[in-house]
Amino acid sequence: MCGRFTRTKTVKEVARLFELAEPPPELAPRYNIAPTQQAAVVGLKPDGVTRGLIQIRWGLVREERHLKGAPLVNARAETADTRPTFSDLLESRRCLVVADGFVEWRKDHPGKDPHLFGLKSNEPFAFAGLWDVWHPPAGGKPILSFCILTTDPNELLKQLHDRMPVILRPDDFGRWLDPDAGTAEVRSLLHPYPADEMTAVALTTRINSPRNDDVACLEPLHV
DNA sequence: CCAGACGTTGTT
DNA sequence: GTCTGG
DNA sequence: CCAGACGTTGTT
DNA sequence: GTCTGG
Repeated sequence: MCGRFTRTKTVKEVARLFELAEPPPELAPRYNIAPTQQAAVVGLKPDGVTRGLIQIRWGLVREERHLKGAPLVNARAETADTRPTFSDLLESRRCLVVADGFVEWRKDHPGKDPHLFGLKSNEPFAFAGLWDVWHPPAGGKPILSFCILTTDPNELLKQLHDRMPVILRPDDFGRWLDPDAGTAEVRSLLHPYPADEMTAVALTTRINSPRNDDVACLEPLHV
């Protein structure tokens, strides 16, 4: 799955990659984004054309109970269009999750092999995400939140896990956000990213703690 | 008909 | 909103 | 995803 | 073991 990710690009790079008309004033690099924390996503503004970047909660909240128990950080791409929690969002609230890497923990590792890996692509990308606004019934601030779609692992990820996040190339950003895109077109984007365009690096356990959020989290493990 | 649930991981 | 269970 | 806290009774 | 916080 995808339970931790990074976003280290500068505002300038992000603005260019996502074609933002009005980039945020600043975007401090994040080396260790954990569930329930705020993270940057790009979506269409109400005009349905202009792209905007906002920082919202990772872990979808559509009801009170979503605040309890395991946060909804992922949604299965294969079934999202029939699950009540996700189906309407897949139609109308798709977003791009700004990221440049993610982490996988290999549970079942033989011997003393490293079991913690940082994954990157050679090319820029974004995760396919779904977002929503939830208004607490008791009143108070609305909560904006998102989750990341997952799909089958490619040959590389297969060694680490049985799921991987849906990774979109810049060429597909527009299609994913297009409010007029049909179900078939949207679904056609939800496939494993090719393994030969990705690299895995063994990491130390520094990134395990959500309290650590510095460049040392991405320091390769010296074998 | 109404009531109640509606998720993903991974682990066992 | 929609599906499942009773 | 992982980290970290968690409780009462009775003793100090 | 289980729940909360990040």
